[in-house]
Amino acid sequence: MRTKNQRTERRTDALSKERIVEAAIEILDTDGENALTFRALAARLATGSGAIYWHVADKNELLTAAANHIIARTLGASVNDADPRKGIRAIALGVFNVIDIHPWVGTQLSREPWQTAMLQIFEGIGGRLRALGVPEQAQFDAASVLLNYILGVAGQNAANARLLPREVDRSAFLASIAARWTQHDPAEYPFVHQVAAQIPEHDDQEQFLAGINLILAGIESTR
Amino acid sequence: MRTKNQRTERRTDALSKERIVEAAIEILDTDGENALTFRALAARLATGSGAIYWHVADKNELLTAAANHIIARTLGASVNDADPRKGIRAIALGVFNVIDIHPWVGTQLSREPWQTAMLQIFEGIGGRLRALGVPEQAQFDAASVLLNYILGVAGQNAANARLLPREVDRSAFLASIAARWTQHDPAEYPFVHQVAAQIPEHDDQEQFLAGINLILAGIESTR
DNA sequence: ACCTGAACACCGTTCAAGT
DNA sequence: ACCTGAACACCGTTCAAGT
Repeated sequence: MRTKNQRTERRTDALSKERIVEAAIEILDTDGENALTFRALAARLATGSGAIYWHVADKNELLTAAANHIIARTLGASVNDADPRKGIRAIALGVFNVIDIHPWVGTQLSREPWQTAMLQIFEGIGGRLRALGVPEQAQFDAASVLLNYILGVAGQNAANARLLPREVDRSAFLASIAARWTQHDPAEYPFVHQVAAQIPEHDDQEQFLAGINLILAGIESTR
Repeated sequence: MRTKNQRTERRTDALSKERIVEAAIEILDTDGENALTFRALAARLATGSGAIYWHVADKNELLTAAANHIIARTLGASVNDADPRKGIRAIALGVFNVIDIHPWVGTQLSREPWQTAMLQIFEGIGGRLRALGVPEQAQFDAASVLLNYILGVAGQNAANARLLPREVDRSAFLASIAARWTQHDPAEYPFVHQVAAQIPEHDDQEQFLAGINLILAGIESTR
């Protein structure tokens, strides 16, 4: 068990990219995206800030590696379902839930295109579309919609997490969003007003899955 | 016609939020997201950096106002089509194209949830879903999928624009992406390898619209 | 009321110097 | 080969002082 003091003492074991990424993830999870600085990271690793650059090119590489680590772990744990529809839902839900726990992953996914994490999601979806019977020429488009929808939700949830102070509870947060929606002119925004009433009792995860199901229905309808 | 010298001369007309937002948009469009600093903005407006804070609370408000301005202008110009499907496609394509020209708008849309720009897109889509005959309880989910898909693509395109150096042409960029995809193990990423071949000749806008059509098909199939 | 610009409290990144 | 930490070149934001 690591004591509190050890952190400020001289480190005895060697630095490595893995240990740096691990420490970065801890900071991101505990104190949020803004708390990850090279100074804070160096302090936690009991080293100089310049030492980190021996193992990691820059902050971008660090964030990419951290996100890849989380996503790889998540997708590795997802059950290999025989039903491709269930498999796609499991992948999507896995990404959704992991971003609920690590919101900064959502930010990173929508900021850095074509990183390994994204390709893993893409591959997981694409392989199952073939099993679903989607013709080969249609698979690229179909996998793209699903991926981009997942990335869109990921980005929004990450942004919400940045906005939501930790002490405010969820229902108060939803109520404040609904209130902001209804501030707009009802004549100009009738749909927004109609839907604002549904915000407080709506379930993010359910709505996310409803979206996945709608897209899957669309993919299957044009088969 | 504004001469080059006038910019560094003492400004004679008063500052205003509109003029600041306008100048910010010019900087974002010309020199990219990273070039927008309060110092650069102050220099362009021939004032002190502190003066901007009299009209704008902080950088976030500035970026939100800039994105709102661009989106409002785009959606205002979109034709009010009688066919709700065409209307939704026109809104989606309008947002897609405006982000192609102003990539920073994509970044802003995926960073800042529930800003006016997003609600405008949401309202435009939602109103047409009703016209499409989507039952009221299903409209919230349906509008959400479409919006989140649009936001996902917006974020990715903005990220690509940040990555793409201006001198590199599009086909070379696509080839480099395809090359990065095929670097991964084909046994582990069969789908990615299969699809990589389609990247060079694929059309972003067509694929985006194909996604919109798939989602619309899904929405209509569950009616 | 509005503007000026120096000052403050940060950043990411580099690099001479150490072991 | 790897680490240290001061230094550099920036940021956003504040605020006393001006008009």
